[in-house]
Amino acid sequence: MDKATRTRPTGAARSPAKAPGRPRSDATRQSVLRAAFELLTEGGLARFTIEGVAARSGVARTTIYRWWPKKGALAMEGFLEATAPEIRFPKTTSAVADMKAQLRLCAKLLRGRAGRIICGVIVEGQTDPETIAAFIEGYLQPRRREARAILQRGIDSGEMRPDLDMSALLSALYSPMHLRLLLGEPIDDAWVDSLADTVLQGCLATPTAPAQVRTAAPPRSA
Amino acid sequence: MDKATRTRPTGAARSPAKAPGRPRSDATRQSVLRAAFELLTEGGLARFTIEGVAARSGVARTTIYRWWPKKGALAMEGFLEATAPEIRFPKTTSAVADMKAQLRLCAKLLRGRAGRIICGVIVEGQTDPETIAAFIEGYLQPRRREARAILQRGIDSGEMRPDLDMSALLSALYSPMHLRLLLGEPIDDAWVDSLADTVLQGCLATPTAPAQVRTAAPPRSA
Amino acid sequence: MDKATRTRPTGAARSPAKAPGRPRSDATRQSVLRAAFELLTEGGLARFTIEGVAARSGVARTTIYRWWPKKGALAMEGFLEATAPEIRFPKTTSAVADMKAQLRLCAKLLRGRAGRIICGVIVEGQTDPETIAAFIEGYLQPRRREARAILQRGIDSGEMRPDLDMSALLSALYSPMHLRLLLGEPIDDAWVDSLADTVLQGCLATPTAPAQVRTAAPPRSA
Amino acid sequence: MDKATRTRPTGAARSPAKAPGRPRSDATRQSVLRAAFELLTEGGLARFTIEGVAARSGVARTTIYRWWPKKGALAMEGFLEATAPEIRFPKTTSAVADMKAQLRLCAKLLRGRAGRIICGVIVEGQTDPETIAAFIEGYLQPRRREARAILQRGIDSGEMRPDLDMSALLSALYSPMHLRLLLGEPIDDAWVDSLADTVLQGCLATPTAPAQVRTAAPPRSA
DNA sequence: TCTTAAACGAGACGGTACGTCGGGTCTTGTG
DNA sequence: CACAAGACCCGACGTACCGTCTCGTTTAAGA
Repeated sequence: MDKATRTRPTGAARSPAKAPGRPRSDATRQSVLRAAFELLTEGGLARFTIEGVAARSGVARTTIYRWWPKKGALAMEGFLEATAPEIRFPKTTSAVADMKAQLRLCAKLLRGRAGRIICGVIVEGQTDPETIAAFIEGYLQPRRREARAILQRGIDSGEMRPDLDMSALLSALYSPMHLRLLLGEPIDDAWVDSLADTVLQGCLATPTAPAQVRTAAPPRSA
Repeated sequence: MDKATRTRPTGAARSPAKAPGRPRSDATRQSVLRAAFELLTEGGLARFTIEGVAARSGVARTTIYRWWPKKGALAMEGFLEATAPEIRFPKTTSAVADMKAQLRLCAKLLRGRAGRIICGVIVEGQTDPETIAAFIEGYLQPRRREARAILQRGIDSGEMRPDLDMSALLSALYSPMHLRLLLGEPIDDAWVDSLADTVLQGCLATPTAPAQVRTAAPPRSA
Repeated sequence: MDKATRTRPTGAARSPAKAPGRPRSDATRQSVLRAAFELLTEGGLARFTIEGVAARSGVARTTIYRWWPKKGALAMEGFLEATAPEIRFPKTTSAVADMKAQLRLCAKLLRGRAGRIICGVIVEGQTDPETIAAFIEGYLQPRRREARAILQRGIDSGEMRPDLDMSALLSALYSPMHLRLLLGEPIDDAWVDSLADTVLQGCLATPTAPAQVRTAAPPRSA
Repeated sequence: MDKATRTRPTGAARSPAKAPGRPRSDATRQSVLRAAFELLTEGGLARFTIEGVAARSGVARTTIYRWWPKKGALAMEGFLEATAPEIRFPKTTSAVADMKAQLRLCAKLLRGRAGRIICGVIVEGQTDPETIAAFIEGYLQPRRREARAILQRGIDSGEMRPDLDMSALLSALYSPMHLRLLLGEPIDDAWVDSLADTVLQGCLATPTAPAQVRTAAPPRSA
């Protein structure tokens, strides 16, 4: 497809040199993405309309269609553009603690403006598989990779069981807050913590009483 | 408004006697619900349109608007009408086994036509809180109540820890499959089982090695 | 076709009684036609746009499309609505005089606002045969019928040759002014007169010198 | 603008020598004209689009705009390029016969591909006076000049009246077929002949019964 | 049996957004 | 310079649904 030619954001266009014709305006691209992000944030989904984005961004409707033939793609790209670098968290010696920290960060993200956008992306994705793919690829996977690394560190240090089913575990930890988001239920840190405790309590190398999980110290010795 | 007067399905119309004028036609109601269900099932969301429902059911658009002012309400009611009595499962002596059985049943439901509708309901719910409420109330809660009962039996029998955070646990068990549904990922029984094992392994009264969880016999003796 | 059902203007709807549903609003119809006529008159063709008509008339675009799926039909109907009763002329004893009188009236019409609309209709008709048909049927034919009657009177009174090729004659008399209209050339009465003289001079029962045609008295006696 | 500088086709570029920069490509010009002619011929007006011409000719849209700022100009030039030398007809001793011959030739032209283009030109001309001017200048005038010459020969030879109103006569002879063209009505030779007979019967020096016009021999002697 | 009041079918209507087409202008090249 | 390529803005197109609004016609239950 010529999609690779046109959608520049992905990857490094290894053909650095010429593309014939007038080059794509980056100012245009950004103002569209910003407008999309804002509309999604403010009016959430109902107000998120190509027409609206065009109006607010001052970009012609046709231009928007040229680059984002699907609304979902636009939402997703606007989302990534605006929130990509937000998730960073400190690493401690305890995998459980790290895990919880990341979960809390993610929860915070969902509580904020990004939450509305994720809902929008998922909704759009119901009609368009590519949007879902972009969502999984661009948002879920990175988070999962990071989480996987944390758990691996836990295993390596002996804090966590070595026979963890990571995939299942990650689902159990991350899905609930996304579903709550979609259902409009609050996602506060206390709830996240208790979920983490409940799920992680069976994953420690040294089984403990649930109360102890909460303080989850790196296991013995050290 | 006198919605209570008009929306009959909810609750027992305690005024059993008179309503002046022509009574509501049940045939009409049912053919609308059936049409809605079918459209949602076939075309999923994109095809689910008041106009379409009217056309297929042969009911006037106005009539539909009279009884279901929100599309989500229509979807939800059509869903319940068609799938309400589907979830039944045998009870064994093992809470873990029962839990897994119910999860598998639920997964089967989501794999089927009902899955598409649930997506539809959630999507509509993004715009309309009442739809979400009806979804939680009419679909999620019953399932949760049942699951709670199972877990309680497990606690009573000594199979499960008495200090379970049931709410968190249920989220961990049920959310992942709903999210997978929304993301278009497959929900097979094996995946459901491994999720259940992972989550439940920390909930047993007698901590076990993960492998053992799978066979999870009732702890006998005690 | 159900066109007969929908397009009311033609003939007397002999089914006087019921049509189900909300009846068509005549106010709407008229304000659309008026707007169309005005736009065509003012901006002539370039400004004549469904969008423009909708804006000026205050009628929804969809409503316009419902009743006039072709722009030409709208133009034509607006034209007839506004100018139908305009062509009336006195009858004298001389067929030649009557003919010239009608030609002058027609020329006056073309010089006025109606002229622009006729151009519009013909232009639209290039894309849509129905528009052309409506134009011929609704505008040209009536004029031709009237002219035929005049000529017939001339023949009956002995003023004109009995072997006239009426069809050809009418073309020769009427086409030039329409073509001039389309070419933006002026259509003044003197020009019309000289055309009539030139064409009619060969049609008299008593051939005359061209100068005499102008005064063309009924040949009396015989 | 320096249109005079740019539009070369008209007149002899009296600066015979060099113009700075790359010279205009004649191949380009011709392939544009050809494409325009073809499109106009095939799809007639609806398909005749700058974009389409660019696509078919393989010439960049900008280049087309540079040389033919109006669509009508393009149509007209393409038309002349393709059909200019087509109208030639033999001269006989009878002006009436010559006239009819030329009319038939013209009718044939209109029946063919050129007819569609003339319609296109006239349509475009409704928006742009220059196109109309070019049409009159480039197509109508030459034909009229030729016809005028024929009639003059007729007068000189005594076949036709000396007091003819040539301008009116030409209108009466030529307009009808052009109008028929625009109205989509057929223009067959028989029709053309009967029109000519009707119009010309009053123009002969020796008035005749209509039947005689048809054989219209040069009057004198015999 | 005859009101009477609501349910119901039909469809016009004003809207909003859609996705597309074409028209022009501009901004980059390259020849 | 001419030309190719193509991004961009713009206006209009015709369509799909939406939700509201008039109508006329059932259809029971209460007078």
